[in-house]
Amino acid sequence: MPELAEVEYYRKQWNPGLGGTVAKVHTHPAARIFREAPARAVERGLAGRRFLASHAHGKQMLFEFSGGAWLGLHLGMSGELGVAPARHESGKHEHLVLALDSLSLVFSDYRMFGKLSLDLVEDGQPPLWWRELPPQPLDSRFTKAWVRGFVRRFPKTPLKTLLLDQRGFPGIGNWMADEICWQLRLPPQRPAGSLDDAALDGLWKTTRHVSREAMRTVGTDWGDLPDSWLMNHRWRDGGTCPRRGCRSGLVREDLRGRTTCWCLRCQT
DNA sequence: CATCATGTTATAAT
DNA sequence: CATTATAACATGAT
Repeated sequence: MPELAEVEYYRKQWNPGLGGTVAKVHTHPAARIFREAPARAVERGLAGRRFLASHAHGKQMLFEFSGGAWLGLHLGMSGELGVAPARHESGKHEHLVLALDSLSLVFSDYRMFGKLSLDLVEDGQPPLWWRELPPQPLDSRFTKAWVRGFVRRFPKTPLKTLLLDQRGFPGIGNWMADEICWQLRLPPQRPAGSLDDAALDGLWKTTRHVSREAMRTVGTDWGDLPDSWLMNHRWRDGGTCPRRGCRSGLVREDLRGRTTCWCLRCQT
């Protein structure tokens, strides 16, 4: 489920635990989410630490604990973060539960495409992999030149597919990619190499606009995006293009393995 | 039973 | 080596 703004929303769900100390770590050790950081290492690494801060970058999250312990989380397709009472029995899909003094922090993920990492560092800095993440759409480093340079590396790739590439557009997911193409009035399957400088500048601008509005609504309280966007019309067959004066039928088809929705009339 | 799902990545081909 | 294309991963909802 989670893209840029949903990830930001979930990150904040653990805020009630800030300042608390991890009394006990409960895991489902065999769960696939521990494929990179074994459950036992996570248990040992976090027990007794204070939860100090959290950050989100694209679809990645980073939780800082005392003593230089940094917990990285990725929600995959179905991951969620939430809180539960301090004494909480972990449910079927709750693979990581951090029991603090006053409440528990819960990571659940039934499909288990999510994952986590644990870095123990000396220098008080976030781990290197975090510092090296590419600029996200709302960073000042996400410039027109950055977008042009990235897109031009992949001339054959469809625009929508490229928007899903986390190396260039960290945080953009399936609904945001469709939304950006629709607002740009460009077909999702247009080869990236066919876009001129003006179109690439439009891509930069629209990517930022969609990201900003999503963060403002969904990212704060899972609020609704406007019905004038594609977002609320793209989920089922038979939807109608919400653009004023269009109202044409929307198309839903697979593009490179992802369901893609667009308007045949607006996006040419 | 078949199909689909807001994501990533290993692998192979070019 | 860089880019491009596809399949696989695991589970539940419909």
